[in-house]
Amino acid sequence: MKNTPNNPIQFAVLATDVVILTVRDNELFARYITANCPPHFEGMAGLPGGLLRADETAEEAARRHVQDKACIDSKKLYFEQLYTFSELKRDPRGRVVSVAYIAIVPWESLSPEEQKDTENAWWGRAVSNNKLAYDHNKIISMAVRRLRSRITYTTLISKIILPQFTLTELEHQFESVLGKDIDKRNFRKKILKLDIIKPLNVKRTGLRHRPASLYGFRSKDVHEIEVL
Amino acid sequence: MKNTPNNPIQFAVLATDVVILTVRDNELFARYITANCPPHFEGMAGLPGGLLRADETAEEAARRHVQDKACIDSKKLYFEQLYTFSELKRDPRGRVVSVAYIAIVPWESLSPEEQKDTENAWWGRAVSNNKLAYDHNKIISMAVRRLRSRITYTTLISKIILPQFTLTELEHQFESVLGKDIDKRNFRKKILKLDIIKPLNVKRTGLRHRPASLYGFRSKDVHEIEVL
DNA sequence: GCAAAAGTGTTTAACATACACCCATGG
DNA sequence: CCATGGGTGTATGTTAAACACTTTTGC
Repeated sequence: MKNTPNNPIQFAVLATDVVILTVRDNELFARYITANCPPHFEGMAGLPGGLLRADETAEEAARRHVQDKACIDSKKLYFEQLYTFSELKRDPRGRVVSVAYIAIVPWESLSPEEQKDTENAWWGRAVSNNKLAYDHNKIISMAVRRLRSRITYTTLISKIILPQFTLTELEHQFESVLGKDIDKRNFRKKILKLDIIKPLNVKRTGLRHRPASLYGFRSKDVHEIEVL
Repeated sequence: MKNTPNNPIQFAVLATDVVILTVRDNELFARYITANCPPHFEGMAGLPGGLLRADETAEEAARRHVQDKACIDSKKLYFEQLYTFSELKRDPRGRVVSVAYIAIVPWESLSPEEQKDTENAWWGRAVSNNKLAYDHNKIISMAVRRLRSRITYTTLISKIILPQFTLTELEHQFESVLGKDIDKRNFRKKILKLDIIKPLNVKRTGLRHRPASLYGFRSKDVHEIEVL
């Protein structure tokens, strides 16, 4: 972690931080862990992350640390690079540059263990006033801003919902992420016109109301679209 | 540059690469330098960049290397972080992670020396089929895509034009960056409605045609706008 | 007077917004 | 029969796109 003393030029160390985001109870939630950095941030809430090894890319390191520290199977997560933070004093232990990622997952795809809160890793509102370790408040607020912006011009929302969904469920995901209501009829017209989702010709039955048609995204990839 | 042998875990080294973009002769131009990396990329064209020191942020390092290698006064440039490239084999000399930046400058703000081409640093078309060192083709094409996209929903175009400009000049900047023509009347209606530029109540005279009103951006900052 | 760029409006089609009621099912 | 969410259309205002001629100046 420290640069060796026989190296005259001190270099920065590379790390990664991950903002794991999901929609739970119609709200944006993030995964927090207990920061372990005495004396400044001992026991404080923070984001999962850690150092890069020389034999892995930044995303691979991010996935590894998510697995180890946040206890979420990283194969379930969709990763997008957020920003690289290189402020001199962002880590009191030394010169650490962090490549931050957003990781997105449908809440319903998580196992009961992954949904659970423990002492060292838990879910909490993504938008809150809680003080986090390091510059993690800055990172998470940038992540939320980015997510809100990107669901309006990409198909990123597809990574926060299960493969099969009703139009109302899709609308609720948008509303939860954006934090505001959307008109039901206008939403349906727009989303269908964009032609990014396809009807699966099955209905969700067994509930105590009229069965709803199920839809899926045409493409598994996240790509840019014209409008929403 | 190499990790020391007594360190059991090898870490990556941090570097930065910069895509300096400007509009010259109604085309997007970038600044290239001679890569100096035998044997693979000896004498090949590449982007200016280099290692981060522990006492500087990524942008500070980017500005320093631009100054030293591309011979452009970095105070004239507007920097935006592009992406962090961390592929394992991107640099044949070792494990180097690069924080890439876009730097934007109005061509007319460059000094004659900065506009000049030398053996080690020169201007060339940003969109071309020339093979560059390392993963620099990937970086520059991402930079062009990002610039084209961002001028349509931010005021980033203000950093590629001088503070005072005519509406026709502004339109030409858009056309040069986007690589396509724009309708003059529709452009004027839109840009004026957006209310991001203000008339300076002076005219550019002395040319052999009707004098044009000069405009300037209301804000020096780059910020997001509603549409264009 | 001519070359060169400045400046200006209208029409049409597409899209965004606001808004309220009936339908199908399970219990 | 009732509670619950599913599903649908229209009218109005705003925006996008296509399109051509007159004006002002320097030489």
